[in-house]
Amino acid sequence: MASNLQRELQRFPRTGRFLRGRLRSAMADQEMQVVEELIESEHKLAGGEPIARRGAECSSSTILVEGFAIRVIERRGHAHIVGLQVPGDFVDLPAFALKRLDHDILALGEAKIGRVSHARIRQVIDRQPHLARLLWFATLLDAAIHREWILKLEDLNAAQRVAHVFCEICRRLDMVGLGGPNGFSLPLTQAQLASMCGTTAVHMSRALRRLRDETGATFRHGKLQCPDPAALAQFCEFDPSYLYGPGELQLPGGDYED
Amino acid sequence: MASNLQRELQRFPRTGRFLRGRLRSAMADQEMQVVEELIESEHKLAGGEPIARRGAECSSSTILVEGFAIRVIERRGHAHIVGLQVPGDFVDLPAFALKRLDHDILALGEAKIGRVSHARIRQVIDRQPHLARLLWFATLLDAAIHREWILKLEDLNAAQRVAHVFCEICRRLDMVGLGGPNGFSLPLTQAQLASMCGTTAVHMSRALRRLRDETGATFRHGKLQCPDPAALAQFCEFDPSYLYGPGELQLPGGDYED
DNA sequence: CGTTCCCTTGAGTAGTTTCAATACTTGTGG
DNA sequence: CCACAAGTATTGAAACTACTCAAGGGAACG
Repeated sequence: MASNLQRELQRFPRTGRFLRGRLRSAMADQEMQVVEELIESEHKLAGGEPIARRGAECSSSTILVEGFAIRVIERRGHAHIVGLQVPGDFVDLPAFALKRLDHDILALGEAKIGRVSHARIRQVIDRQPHLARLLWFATLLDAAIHREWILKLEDLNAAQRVAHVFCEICRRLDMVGLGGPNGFSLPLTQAQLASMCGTTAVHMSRALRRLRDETGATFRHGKLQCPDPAALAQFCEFDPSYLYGPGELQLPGGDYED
Repeated sequence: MASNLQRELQRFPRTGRFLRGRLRSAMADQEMQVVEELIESEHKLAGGEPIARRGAECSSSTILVEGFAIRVIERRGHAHIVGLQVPGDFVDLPAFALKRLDHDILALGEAKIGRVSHARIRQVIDRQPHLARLLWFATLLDAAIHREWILKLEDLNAAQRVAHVFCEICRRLDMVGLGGPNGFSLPLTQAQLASMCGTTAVHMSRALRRLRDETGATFRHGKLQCPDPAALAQFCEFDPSYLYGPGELQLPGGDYED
């Protein structure tokens, strides 16, 4: 499994994580090749640099190769985080069909991205309907994650919400082969965590202390240490099925044709 | 404009509202025809009846012809509403690419739906790339609405949240030609409104009273009376651009090819 | 005409925000 | 290497918002 990942990353260094753990198993070798060749250029970004801007008419999209990105909506001068992307995510594929984005996408910490012109995506979509459906699927995953965030905000308290964020990122990193044994690096400040959880920085500090006391998970300086992931998951009643990884909602491997 | 709508509804009685006010202007006449012919059967549903079920392997999708639908996620026995659909919405198009849904879709009040087999959608997508992109666009609209709901839950208080729901539905109904002069019917209970706003039924009752006092908008027995939409919009700082209707984020009419 | 569901109101409690003060961390330049 | 500044994190106390529990009123349906 892990060696499979290594092999794929060697062949597809920029897109080897795309849909990994989800429908990558339904991709033909030729399709992986095509996706890899979509990337026209690679860039390194520093934390906070924009990947895509609200309202800009864009002619290219971006895949996140390394690092994280956040989706941000401005309101009354305050930036609100409404989404978080991990390596392998085709972060502004929506811009291809929407033409203009309703929000900003920013690098979170240092990141490496690949750019793809919309003209090339168009070609691929017109000629390879199966691959087109996979790209569509990728954007629908983001929508499913959005729905879970809505649920999280409707249903959980601050401590549970941040636990949910940790559980989700942990699972998503796992799926793309970046899961660590007991924690991972996530370069967010408490104020940013608060923004994602619909609370204040001060209250987030208290929520994190409660998490520490009750589950043993510590978040300091952008690093999560989580000795007992099961306790964390139980704390926020985390059910990962919305991520469409192996399990309940996924169809038997490769069976995407019907 | 209104007569244009009447004409289209006469020719396309089931799908004449699909993408209306958004990219319908970029649809060729032939494409509208194809979409209309996708519908294989029509059904009437009573309030609460399921349109699609979480986890079910589905071979057809649904377009909402009349009435409303809600997206629901169950948790600890409680149903949480994470989305609301209006006539013209292709409510479970995501099921086509996802194969199984992560949530339930239920009729809200009496509704009329049209069923489309996935096999037919597949045919259309494989043969008509432009139409495929429009269908993709439609699912991305839902994602944009989800993001706005996240923002709403992060940023607004209970009274503003419910005002936001009203503003959004008002605008969406307008776009599909169902806008009333000063209000509309929306068969929700206060408990359901509360669920969408991440609060309790009791608190929703108070929030609605506050809304009544401060904006003049009254919601009673599933009907919104809104003598001053501008006041309501200002109350929750509603910015409709995320709906991709005419305005900021929409490209000049019909200019979807590039 | 009564049952049921929905809405409203009150009072006490829990959770969250705000403001303010203090400490820790990191990077910069002396 | 230290001093300093800026950003980040923690804590306390008071104010506020929202939740829970409970009771009563109203509309709709059979």
